[in-house]
Parts: sequence; structure tokens; C-alpha cells
Amino acid sequence: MTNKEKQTEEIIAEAAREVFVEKGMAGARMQEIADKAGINKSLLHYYFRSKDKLFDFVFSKIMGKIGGMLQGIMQEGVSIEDKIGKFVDTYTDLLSKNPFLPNFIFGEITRNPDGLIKRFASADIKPNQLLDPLQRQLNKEGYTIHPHDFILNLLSMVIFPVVARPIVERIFFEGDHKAYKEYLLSRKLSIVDFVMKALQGYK
Amino acid sequence: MTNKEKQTEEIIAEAAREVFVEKGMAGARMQEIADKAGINKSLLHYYFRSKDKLFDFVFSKIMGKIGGMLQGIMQEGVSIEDKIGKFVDTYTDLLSKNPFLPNFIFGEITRNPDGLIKRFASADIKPNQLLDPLQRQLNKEGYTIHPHDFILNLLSMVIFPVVARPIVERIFFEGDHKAYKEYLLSRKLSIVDFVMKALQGYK
DNA sequence: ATTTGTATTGACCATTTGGTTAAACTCTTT
DNA sequence: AAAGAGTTTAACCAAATGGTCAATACAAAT
Repeated sequence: MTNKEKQTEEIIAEAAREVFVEKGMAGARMQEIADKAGINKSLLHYYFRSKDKLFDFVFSKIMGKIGGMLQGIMQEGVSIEDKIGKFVDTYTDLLSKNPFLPNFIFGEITRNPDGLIKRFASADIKPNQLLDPLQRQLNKEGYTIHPHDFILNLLSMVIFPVVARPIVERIFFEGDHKAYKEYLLSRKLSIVDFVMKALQGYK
Repeated sequence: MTNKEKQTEEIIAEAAREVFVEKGMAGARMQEIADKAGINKSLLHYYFRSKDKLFDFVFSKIMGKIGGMLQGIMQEGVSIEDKIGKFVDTYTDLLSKNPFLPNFIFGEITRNPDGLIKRFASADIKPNQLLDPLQRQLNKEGYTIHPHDFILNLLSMVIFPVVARPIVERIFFEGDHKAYKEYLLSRKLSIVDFVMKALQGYK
């Protein structure tokens, strides 16, 4: 039945997401996905014809979700500082709950860069619709920093500490995971502060 | 002969480094390493007993090299601004020549975080010897920023744009690789500028 | 209850892949 | 040149892995 179909497909997709995100395309095993979904391996191929197809499905879904969040934040006509704050807040929470996500995304994008164009298209993400308004806004508020630098610095400071989690956790907090997570959340304020202080220098 | 042995081992290690760094542990194939080294696959196992051992050798060597560079820069008794400048310069060049390096390192460290402790020990890296002097220096020069935030922000801005290369290259430069690379180098100044401007706010 | 279409499974297959082994080659030593 | 140690190769192996297929369980419709 369609209802049952939808449910099983959902269960499989979620199991696949977890395994793919943690192990990557090459490291993921169809058997492990099947086990995690509590089904037979053949059923994976019944719903999604191949590993590639399943991966594609999972990856596109993730990209769409992330891109959508970004567009939501950036499109609102609020001040630079509020945008920064909301961006840092939203993505810090997201990454805090999905620590493997950045590594997964960048790893797979590096492995197959050509897929990016297709994915942007299918997820309906239009980068220029994010960049151009930001540039105008920076101009209008009198900041001379190039928007490429601005957005990249901001993204870096939010995402990188998650990518480098094992190192940060060990070196800064002697392996204390709780301390690391608290620090990550405390960076919400810290990053906004840092960026705003830097921006003052560009006025 | 020991001379010949050394030479072949070197060739193998270099081939293995290239393949491992680009494909990761799970994605790398012993056959591909053998091909790249221009030798028989059996010879890989003759020199390095297993894929794991070979990987371990390659990874430790890389970590040692990177850690060494970092220690070299940080230990010198120069001003904060000069340290930042030298750090950004050195690592931007390194990453520009080894674009797969960050993804590789963070991917593998995420895959096997426990190996980190062992690796730091064997590469003779002592994180506190880097952090403590920096903290004192920030204090002495009157900056109130926490050294964790400072060092993480700096690392982020240098490393992240390389990790996210395919995305940056596509969105910012419509896939123009040369433009991306030039931008990466131009960030040397841009980052130092940004960080110094931010630091002014912490005085 | 029987049929019919869908969902699910177990057994099986072909290929890939890390690894082994015995033979062959090379180079040095005597 | 013969011996011998170290180096390199081709052939092979066992396990893992993505994928197929025929058979079965299941649910709804007749």
C-alpha cells in the first residue's frame, strides 16, 4: 500500500542518512543500512534500485534542507547584525545535533564536484539570490569589506569547529565532550561579537 | 639493498599519500596505490604489511609535518600580528598545494578519533606548548579575547575555504578554478586584516 | 475463499578487494 | 661462477560487498 510504502521508504531513508553521513559513501555498507532500518537487504534495492541512487536521494534531501534554511535566514529584510546572529544561532544548533554533517557534505562534494550543479538545481538553490542582497546591504550600511570575505569568514567560524571536533575536543578540553559542546554553544555569542568587532574596522 | 629499499619505500609512501589523501582510507584501493607507484601489488604488502599499516605510516608522517610547521611558527618570540601573518602565509601556501589535505585529515580523525592521542604522541606534538605562550602573549599585549576563540577563528578562516573549495569555487567564481586559487592567495592579506581589525575591539 | 498485486525474505551470484605464496629475478659476496 | 640474501612478480585465495531472483507472506478486492 502507498501508506506502508511511504512509511518503509521513510524508515530506510532515515537509516541510510545516518549511515551515509557517519561513514561516507565509500565507507557505508548496504547491510548496515538494512540492519539499522530493521529490514532485509533486498528491500533496499526494492525501494531504491542501487547504492548510488539511495545515496543520491539522501544527499539531495540534506542539501535541500540546508539550503532552504539559509535562504530563509538571508532573505528577511533585517539588519546585518541580526542576520549574523540568526545565522550563527540556527546553524550552530543544527551542527550541534548533526556533528558529522559538515565532514560528510564536504567529503562527498570533493569526491564528486560535478554533482553539485545538478544538486543546486534540483534543490532550487540560487546562490546569487543570497549574495547580491547581502552585498547591497553591506554597501548601504557602509561596510567596505568584500561580501565574499565576509560570508566566508562567518561560515568558517561556525562550521569549522565542528569539522575539527575531535581535535578541538582533545586539545582544548582534554577529550571532555560535554565541555566541547558547551563551548560550541557559547561560541554563538562569541562569533557574533568577533565579527561585529571586525566589521567596525571596515566602516 | 638498504639504499634500494629506502628508495622503493619512498616511492610507495608518496603514491600511498596521494591516493589516501584524495580518496580517504575507505575509498583508497591498494591496486591504485601500486599502479601509481609503478609496482606490483604484492610489493606493497612486502614493504608495509597491510593497508592499515600503510595508512598509519602515511597519516602519521603528514601529521608530524603539519604539527612541526605549526610549532615552528608559534614558538618564535614575535608579535601577535607577525605570528598571524606568518601562520596565514605558511598554511595558505601548504593548502593551496594540497587541496585535499584538510578534508582528508578531518575525515580520518572523525573516523577514528582515538588514533589522535597516539598520533600526537608519536609526532611529538604538545598542544599546551602552543596554547600557553599564546595566552600569555595575548594577555601581555592587552587583548581580552579568549585564546581558544582566537586560535579557532584564525584556523577556521584559513582552512575552511579549502575544505569547502568545490562550493566556493562554484558559487563565488562560477567554477573558474584559477579565479578561486587567486582568491585563496588574496585572502592571506584579507584574513590578517580581518583578524587585526577584530582584535582592536578586544583592547 | 480465491485471486491479485504488492511487500518482504532467503538463497544465491559476480565482482571487487585485501592479502598470501611460491617462484623468479637481481644484486652482492665469496 | 656459485651461493645466498633480498627484491619483485604472477597466480591465486577467502572474505566482503553490491546486486539479483524466485519464492513467500500479506493485504485488499472480488
